[in-house]
Amino acid sequence: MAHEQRRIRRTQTDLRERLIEAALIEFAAHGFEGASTRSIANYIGAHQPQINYHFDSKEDLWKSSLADLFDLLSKEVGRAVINDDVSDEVSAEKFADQIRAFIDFAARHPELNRIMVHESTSPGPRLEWLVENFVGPLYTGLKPLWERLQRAGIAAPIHPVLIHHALMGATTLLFLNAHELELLEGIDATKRTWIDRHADGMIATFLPGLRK
Amino acid sequence: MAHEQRRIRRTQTDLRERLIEAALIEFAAHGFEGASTRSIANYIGAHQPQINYHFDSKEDLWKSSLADLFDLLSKEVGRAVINDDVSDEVSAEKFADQIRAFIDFAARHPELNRIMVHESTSPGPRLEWLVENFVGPLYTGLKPLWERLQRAGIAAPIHPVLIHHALMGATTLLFLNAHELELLEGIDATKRTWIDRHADGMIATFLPGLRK
DNA sequence: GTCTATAATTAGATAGAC
DNA sequence: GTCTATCTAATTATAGAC
Repeated sequence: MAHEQRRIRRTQTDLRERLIEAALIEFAAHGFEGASTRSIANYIGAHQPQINYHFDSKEDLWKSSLADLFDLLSKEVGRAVINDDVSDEVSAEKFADQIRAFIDFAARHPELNRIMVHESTSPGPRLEWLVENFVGPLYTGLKPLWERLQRAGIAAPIHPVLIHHALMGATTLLFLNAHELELLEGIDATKRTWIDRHADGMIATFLPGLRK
Repeated sequence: MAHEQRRIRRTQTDLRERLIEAALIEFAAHGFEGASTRSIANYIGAHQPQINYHFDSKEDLWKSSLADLFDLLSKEVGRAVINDDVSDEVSAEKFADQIRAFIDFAARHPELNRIMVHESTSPGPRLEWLVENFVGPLYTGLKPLWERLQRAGIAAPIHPVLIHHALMGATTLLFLNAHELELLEGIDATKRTWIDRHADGMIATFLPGLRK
């Protein structure tokens, strides 16, 4: 009886986040319009109307899923910002660590960048919501730090307005297109070895003035 | 009468390629599953069944559209390959020109990279078709050239297996996400000034050993 | 070749029994 | 909270008149 209750309560409280996990995978694979609420529910053995019970709408499910994932990102990586208390060298080292952590995150959660590119291909309320709540702060934080690292002779000669997309593209397309590399080389880019190689290359290329 | 016939013939022969132009825009904006054949036909003032008259299916329309666009790409940019008759320096300069031409193409035809990322987020027959026919040859051509330029001390320290996605991501995400930058900075990245700045930065960053 | 009508399927959301 | 049944709307593809 106690066991039965515990099992039921666990299922009830967990269903919302299990739906979110499934939603991230389906939205990442097929985009918002291409992913069906039926397939999301089926993914975890639930029924389609349960989505409309736990969320207001498909769009509410999508927003809840992305808020969760961006929260996880900021916990694991943080945001690139200027710290005036430390030298340019130390700032660059901290930034390099963040690039490494971000690449690691992108490899383990390819859903984030996949959903981002699905949405960014056309204007609309979902893209505006993403930019306003999550992309904007990241973009705004990076620009002055990059300018400082350029003045210090550490950062590559990329315009501060363009560095966000150049760096994001260079670091994440590999994992976003992991299925493609699998077909091309039979390689799993999310293996530790390739993640580390990729991070080494990106840091050396974008921060060529960083001391080894 | 002659005018009438000419008008009709023009419409007939042009409709197929006008449908392809509309299809590229709609597939790029919403993905294969998210784009509807109705909206594609409406885009040029045609009716939905005309697509099934001029093409076998939605998938046939998609393939025809991408074959057209990749043909245009190879005409304008070509493919990065080793030429043993010229020095490392000259090879690097030619490769830099190709990067510049590719960035220009990506800015003027964002549909290509948008469709690529839509498809690469999940395995399937369309991705396999793209890799087999178009991405594979580009990937295979770049790798040995990159190795040569690294031995010559010109190319950045990025692993040859990873350079394709690093370079593609760095160069194209800016235009793929042009709507995002528009929201972030109010900037049109497809303006000549930004295209050139971007190309300068990418060449200097990925080929730091290239003489100015 | 074009265009109307429609067939066959699937989508997100809701009602109501349990 | 769950699950079956169902509603309305939208999808790709086809039939057939012109």
